[in-house]
This record gives sequence, structure tokens and C-alpha cells, in this order.
Amino acid sequence: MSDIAELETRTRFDPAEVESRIFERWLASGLFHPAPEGDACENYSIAIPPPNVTGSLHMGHALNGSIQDVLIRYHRMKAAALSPCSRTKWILGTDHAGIATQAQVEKALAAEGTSRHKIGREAFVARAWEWREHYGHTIVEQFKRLGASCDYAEERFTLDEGYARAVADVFVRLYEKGWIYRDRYIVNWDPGSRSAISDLEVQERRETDTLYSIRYDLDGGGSVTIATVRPETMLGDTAVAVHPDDERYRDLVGRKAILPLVGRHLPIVADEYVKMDFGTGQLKITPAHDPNDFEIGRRHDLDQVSVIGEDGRMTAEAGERFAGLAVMQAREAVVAALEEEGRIVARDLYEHEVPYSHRSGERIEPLISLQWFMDMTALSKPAIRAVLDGDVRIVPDNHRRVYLDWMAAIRPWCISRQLWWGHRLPVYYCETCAHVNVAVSEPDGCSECGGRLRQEEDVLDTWFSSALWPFATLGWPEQTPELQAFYPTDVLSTARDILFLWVARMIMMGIELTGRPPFSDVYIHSVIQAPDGRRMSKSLGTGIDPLREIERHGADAVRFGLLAMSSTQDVRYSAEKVQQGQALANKLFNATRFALLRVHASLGAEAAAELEPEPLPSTVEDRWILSRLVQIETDTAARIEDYDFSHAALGLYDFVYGELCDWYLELVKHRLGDRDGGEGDDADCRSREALAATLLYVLRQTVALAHPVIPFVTEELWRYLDDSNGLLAGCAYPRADGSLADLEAEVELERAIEATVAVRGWRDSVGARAGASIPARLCAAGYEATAPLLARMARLTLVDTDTPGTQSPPPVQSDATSTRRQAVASVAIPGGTIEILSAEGLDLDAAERRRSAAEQKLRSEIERVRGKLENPGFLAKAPAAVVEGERERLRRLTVELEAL
RNA sequence: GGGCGCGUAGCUCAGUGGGAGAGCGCUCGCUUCACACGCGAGAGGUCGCUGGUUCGAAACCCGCCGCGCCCACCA
Repeated sequence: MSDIAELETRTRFDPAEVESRIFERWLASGLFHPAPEGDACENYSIAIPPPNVTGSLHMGHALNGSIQDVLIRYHRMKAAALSPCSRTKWILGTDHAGIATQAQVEKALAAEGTSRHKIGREAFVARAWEWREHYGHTIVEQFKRLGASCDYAEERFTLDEGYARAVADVFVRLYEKGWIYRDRYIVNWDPGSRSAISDLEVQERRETDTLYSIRYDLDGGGSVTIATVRPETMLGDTAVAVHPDDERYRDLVGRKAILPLVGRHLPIVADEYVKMDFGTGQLKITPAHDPNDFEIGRRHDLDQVSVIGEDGRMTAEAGERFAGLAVMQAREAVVAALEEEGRIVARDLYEHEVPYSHRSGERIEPLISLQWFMDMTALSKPAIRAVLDGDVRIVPDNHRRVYLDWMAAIRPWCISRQLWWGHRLPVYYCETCAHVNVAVSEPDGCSECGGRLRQEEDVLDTWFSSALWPFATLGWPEQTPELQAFYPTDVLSTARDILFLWVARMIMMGIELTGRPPFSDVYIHSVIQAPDGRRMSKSLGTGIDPLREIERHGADAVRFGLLAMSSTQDVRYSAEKVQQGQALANKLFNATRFALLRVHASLGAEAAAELEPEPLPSTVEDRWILSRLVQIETDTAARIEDYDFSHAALGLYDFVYGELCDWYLELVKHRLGDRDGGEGDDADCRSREALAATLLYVLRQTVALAHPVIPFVTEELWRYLDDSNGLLAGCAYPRADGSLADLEAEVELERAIEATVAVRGWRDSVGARAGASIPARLCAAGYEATAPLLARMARLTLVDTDTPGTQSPPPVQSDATSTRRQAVASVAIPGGTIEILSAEGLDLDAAERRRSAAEQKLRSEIERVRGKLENPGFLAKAPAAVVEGERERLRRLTVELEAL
């Protein structure tokens, strides 16, 4: 135990002074780095959603970090209490984040006046690794600031050698199953990153464009009119379609339209995709640049004419006189040319969804490209089953259906990316016979002809490797001790924006490759919005930096605040909640400081050191606080296990403020002796020891209970509260001791609290001086044990107590000479009144106003309850307990009214 | 077009069948020997609107108004 005397001058909890010192102790202790022992069912593990190496800590990380750390710390402590053999591990690592990292490195190169194409692939990748070595640990260091108890000794990276092997291994397995294949297909081309991206990386934006109606002549006379917002793609038209049931156009089917500007003859086909009631019901078909048209083209075996290239410009081959123009320029030029020929029949403003790249922010250009795909149908089935059967639980469960709906309609996944930073596909093309060799490591030569091999240039979608995260980080496919000890993990905590992108794919891959879902719970946490309700984003200037908040208020405050504001839905950032957390840390610090200093002063260090570690309740307030402690211990554990972090945090706050500090400490202060070591009101030494034992027990339990939420201040306090020199982070989590529950003490003390508040309110209204003690008579039942407490807390000098219904002698001083002094005012309290016996210096008119206001309130309340009890329907149908409760209330209110 | 969710005190949010709550802000009082990042006391709400179910609705149901998010290939 540290020297208590140090606390004398520390009147505030100063996070900056404490945090790094404590974190170093945690790291050095090895508590965060469990040996790979025990089995995964007993052990508790979480795989962190790997932050991007390019990233820095934002509010989402801070919230999710706080959530996971509460779970990890809680379970680590719970294991210490219940099953000392079980281990707790928070698997740490970062993601190589293909596009994001490549963009950063390219930016750096550009600043140096060079580019990736100038330096070549090998040099570029080397440069990217250098970049990662340099900047890749920033975010991990930032997690430490938050107090996150990850296993820092085992940090993983998705491009590490072992991990890369696992990725290649998976690719080979799924290729051999026939689920991974190569196809020329229409993809979402991102001109920004010059790569294909998956459907999930496309974000639609509502935009208003011009809808052009264009007349195409028919071969042999007549015309059709088609509508498009992308006239530049007409150069790639290879058909016109109408609905097969459309009476108007029945005889058009089979004829030819002549493509303006180009002259190509376009077959007119019938396809059910065409909406008869949209526009003219005649649709131009551009299979190479529209996903729907692509499908129609396949159905009707239409030509594919690519007019837009991967550079986002009109192609030389089919771009006609517009070749080389960027898409938007081409649009204008095409419209002008059509205009000149008088083919634009109409222009209308048209609002529609336009696809943009989530990564680069540029407009997606759908085009046909040779890419690698993964068929997901077989993988999705057991992943659906797992959620339906409850093997994977999604919390909150309204996301369950979203997951199931998406899974049921799952589509092939484009897994190849035209980038350099990532896992290069383990695919080797034979330069001689063109055979496709797929193998974990490069073969010596083609398996067919022994010819020279050339590895595929493309890399895998970053999410392909992320999908393996919970097991690849533990050494899979090797059956490592880590894998056996910690896989499957227990919970995956994340924001919902990556439910499909990542979580669903982990479930599919985990089941396929390990035979088990990678976690049993998925917890979807809130998205923290800016205080004004907008998105938190750097570009909008609405972001709030969690590190700055930690510097200002302390990590405990930020953790508490984020947990307290989190919810099952999105929430606005609340600086007040962070302040509340800061206040809590400071309050707990000062309460402990006060208790320890007083105990040591009044008992002496030696006696203090020999105190019983168990509570020794000797008074009603001792019994009360111990009973309340049972409640908060039960509630906090249940709330953490239910992922109800906000109530866990706020519940601790309410206990520390509303019960421990505001009442218990105030009630027992006088029994502790003064700070110079003099005796307090309670001169009985044994009673003082009993109080000290109870008080320190309550503080130790409270501090330990709060540790998962506010680890720094609690760990700091533990230095003074615990003489074993151990770290709180490795101690047992407090468990409610049911034998301390004491309903009688709770009823008695809560009555006294209510009465105290009533008297204080009255005092305030009559302008009584704060320090003055007022003579009064207690005329109420149920205060046998608490009258002295009430007198002290409400600053009353109680004389002549009159406690109806009891025989026990009043435990207060008795004024024998003036047994029946006339009351000058009366304050209603539960079970009766307090009669005020002296009006000296008091504004009794104000007292009367207050009294009559109270009376009016009581009368209307009584009216309401009486009305209820006179309602035959209520008496007949309401549960007996409710009816009895109302009767009891009426009795109580009536007593109070009579007393007034 | 489909789905999910929200609307409660000035602000941010809890409360989901039986006495309208918290934090911050506001007002009044307090240098009460742990904490002035403190202590005590207060003011402040037709619980979005309408109809229904019920002995009883902020809560459950129908509808409406307002707001947010997700999914979706109508040019």
C-alpha cells in the first residue's frame, strides 16, 4: 500500500499525471498478454476490428475501444474471481487497407515529384512498407491512451508473412472448390483508384440530371424515342428493347433501329425488364456500360461495345469522333451533335441515384472488365443457419433481419483490385500454354507444360483478408496453441456500416474454414454524430478528436462519457457526459482520499492496517449502504453482460454520487473523528473500527466495480486501498454478497432521506441560516433508528419527540422543562410531521405559503388516488398488489395531510 | 420501392402498461474542516398530432405530420 499521507495534498484527480504511469505498470505486469492455455469455451477473447494503418483514432474507435475494454476488463476480473485458469485476450492488429494506404503513399510520391508508375511496382511496395513502419503504429499508441488492455505483445498485421500465407491458402481452397473464378463481367469501375470495387463500396447519391429523349430512326421508316441521362453511352448501344406485352410496339420487335452519329443497326428486342409506363417504353441497351443492359445483353446475345475506358475517357476503338474526351465532356459533345441533327426530342430534369466510389469519392463508371469473382451462395447458407439457430447472436436484434435479408440475396463478390498494395492473387499464368496455376507458393513451372509462369498482377480486396481476421491472427491454418485457446472469440463489436462488408464475410469464412462461427455475439454499437446531428467528419469540420478530449478531461472521463451516451441507436456527441465522467473520477478520488486520511488519522496507521477486510456494520446507515452495494454490484454485472453500457456507467455514477457520497459519507463523517486524529462524536473505539472496516470495504468494492469503465482513477486508488501491492486490473470483480441485502435498513434510511430533503426545502423557503440549528419536535413514526441522523442532516435540535405508535424511548435529547412548546410551523415528512418550535429569524409567511402549496399538492394527489380507488373497474380488474399499493399510498398521504 | 429507427424539461438523452426522470444549462442559498471540476434547495414538461385497445397509455395498435439511417439495376 502506498503512503496515505501523499494524498493529503492531492485535492484533485489529475489524469495527466497518472495515466501514463499506470499504463506502464499494466503493460509491465503481463496481465494483457495471457499464455495460450485453457480452452476457448472457458477463455474470453475479442478480436479488435483492425484499424487501418493509415488511420488515427476517431470517435468511433474511441467508443468501440471503450466498449471492448469494458468487456475485456470485466471478464478478466471475473475470471480472477471465478475461474483462475481461464484467460482473457484482446487480439490486436492493424489492416493494410489497400486503397487508403496506396493513396497515402501515392500522395507522398507526388509531393516528391514522382509517381508509382515512375518508380515501378517493387519500389512502390517497398515504399509502402517503409511508410507503414513509420506511421503504422500511431493508432496503436493512441489506443493505449484510451487505456485499452489489448494484447500488445502480439500485434498482427494483415500483410504479415503468416497472415499472407493464410490468405493464399484460403484462395487456393475456394478456387479448388470452384467458388472463385475469373470472368469478363460488368463491374463498378472506380476511376479514382483505377480499380474495380465491390458493390458494397459503392455509395449512391441523389442528383438531378437532365433526362434526354432521343429519336432513333428505324431501318425502313419510322422511329423510336429513347430516354437517357447518359447520352454519351449511346455510342455503345447494341439494341433497343421494348416490353413483350407492349401492344404499341409489338410489330417493332425484330426490326432494326439506326444508331445516330454511328449508323450501326440495332436489333429491337423484347425483354420483360423494360417498364411500359416509364418514358416511351422504348429503352436503349448499352451492355458494356450499364449493369441492367449487361444482363439484357446476355439474355439476347447482344454485342458489347466498350466506349468508355478504364481511364474514364472515350475509347479510341469505339469513341468515334469523341475518342479521348472525358465522360462529361463527351456528354456535352454528343448532345451538341445530336442537337445538330435535330434528334433531341425533349430535355427534362430528372432526380435519380448516381453511384460514387466510397473510397475515392469519384463517380463509378460501370464497364466490362476481366476480374476475379467469388460465388457466395454456398458460403452464405451455413452463415444464415448460424444466425437463425442463435449460434451467432446479433445485438441489438433488429439488425438480425437486415443481415438475413442481405445474405438471402447475396451476389458474387468481385475480389480482385488493380492495386499494388495488398495480397497479390496466388494465380500464375503459363506464358507458354496459358494454363492457370493456382498455388499457395509460386510453382517452379506450369503444371501442364512446365512453361514459365507469370503471377497475376491484381491484389485481393482488403476485405478478403479481413474476413479471416479472428482466426488468421491466431495462426490459422496451423493448429497453434493460440488458436486452440482463443478461437472462437466471444464477441465482435463494431459499427453497423461494416456489417456486410466485414462481419457477414467473417461469419461465412469462419464457418467454411474452421467449421465454427468466429464469435458467438455481434454487438452493433452507436454511431456518434456531431453535437448538431450531422456526421462527424473531417471534411465537414464536424469531427471531435478523442485524443484532445482525453487531454482535456482524462481517459476515464472520455470512456465514461462515450459509454454513457451510447445506445442502441445513433447518438449525438455529448460533452456533458464526458464532464460527468470527469466529475465521477474526481468524486471517487476525493471520497477515497477523505476516507483514508480520516481513518488513518483517527485509528493510526497500525490499527488501520489491521482492520478486518470484511464489513462490520454497526448502524442503520452501515447496513443501508451495504445493502445498496449489493444492488449496484448485481446491476452493473448484469448490464455489462447485456451490453447495456450506458446504464452500467450511469448506474455507477448514481451510486457514487447519490448514495455513497451525498448520503453515506455525510452520515458517517462525524463518527470518523476529525482530521487531526482527535476523537469524533463517536468515542467508542471499537465502533470506529467497525465503521472504518465497513467504509473501506464499500470503497474497495466500489472502486473495483467501476474499474472496467474508469480504469485509471480506480487503479490509482487501488494503490492506497489495497496493501497487497497488486494491480486492480488483475483482481477479482466484486460479486454481490446477498447476505448483506437489508430491506429494513433501506426502508428506514430512505424515509429519513426523504424527511431530510423536506426539512431542507422548508429551511430554504423560510430563509433559515444555513448553519443554524432549529429547535423542532419529531411527530412521526418510523424514525426510531434514524432520528439523530435526520437531526444532524437537517440541522434540527430535536426536543420532545412524539412518535406515535411506538413505545421505544426517543433517542434524542429531551427537554424536560418545556414538554409541550407550541409549534410555530409544521413540515410534512413521511409518516407525520416535524413541528418547528422557534420562529426566530424565520420568514413564517413564506413558510405558510410553502405549507399551503404543499397542502394543495397533497390534496390533488389524494383526489387522484381516491378517484382511482373508487373506480369499480380498477378494483375489479387491476392486480391486487397494485390496488393495495394505491390504498397504502392513500393512507400515507392522508397522514401527511392531517399533519399539516 | 423495401426495411429499420427516432420525435419526452432550454440542450443531450433515459424511461415501454399503474406516482413524468437524469446530466448540463437556469434561479436561490452556502468559503458546512473530501471534492467550488464542490455542497444544499428550486423553477421548468398538453411525453409530435389524431383515433383506438385497456379499469388505467409517454409506453400497446391504426392513421397522420416531421426527422434520420440502411438496402434496392425504373432508363
